[in-house]
Amino acid sequence: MLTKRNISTVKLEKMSDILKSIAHPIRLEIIELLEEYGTLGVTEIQQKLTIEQSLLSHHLTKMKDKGILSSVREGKNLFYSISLTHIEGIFDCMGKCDID
Amino acid sequence: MLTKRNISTVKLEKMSDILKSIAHPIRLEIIELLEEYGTLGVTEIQQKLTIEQSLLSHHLTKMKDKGILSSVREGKNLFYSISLTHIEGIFDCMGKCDID
DNA sequence: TGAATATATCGTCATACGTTCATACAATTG
DNA sequence: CAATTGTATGAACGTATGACGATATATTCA
Repeated sequence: MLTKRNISTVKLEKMSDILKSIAHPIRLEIIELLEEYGTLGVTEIQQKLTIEQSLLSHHLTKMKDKGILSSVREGKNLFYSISLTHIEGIFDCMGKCDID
Repeated sequence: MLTKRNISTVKLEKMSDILKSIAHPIRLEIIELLEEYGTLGVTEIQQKLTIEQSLLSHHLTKMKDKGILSSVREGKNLFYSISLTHIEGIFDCMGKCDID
């Protein structure tokens, strides 16, 4: 009996929406990369993850749609970065749980 | 360029597995309740959430299978509690992001 | 304008998930 | 042991998700 949070239904839905959007190894890795580098081009991410171009694009687009990432075009290139600030905190949160 | 985490593939998979298991409004609410009360019987949870018995049971079972919850029987009743310690930290984590 | 590069989108398939209903199992009580 | 209460399980259904390949769009450069 620690805390009384009383989180609203709407907020619980938004939370689960965000969690769903990042609950995937590739997406977590993208977030990890963007935390480290701040901003990365699609091609750079692709090289670091060695996954198919269209698959990466899907993951990026979905996270962008959910407001987790944002992108800026510079010429031919699109640069992605984290727009939902502090979402990287998920790594600390998970780290505190005794995973594995 | 804040942190270099270098989280292993295995760990990313485990993390996403856990996130998937909680990324649902009902499940988040169950976790919230169990954080507040420590332990609750199935019937008590059901009354608080006003959802169908079998639906609740499914959610509880799945989170138990993933090691997020655990249960103890006392007579006819089953009491659930959080077994993945610090998972409630997810609420603080989400709270820090500017959701809504 | 045509070719090259960078990225998104579409169609399809397989698989997973959430919900409901019906039923089964467990423990207790009469 | 029959009835009752508490909880889980399994089948069935609709829907969402992830992966892949092919194609489309955007930008630049020759």
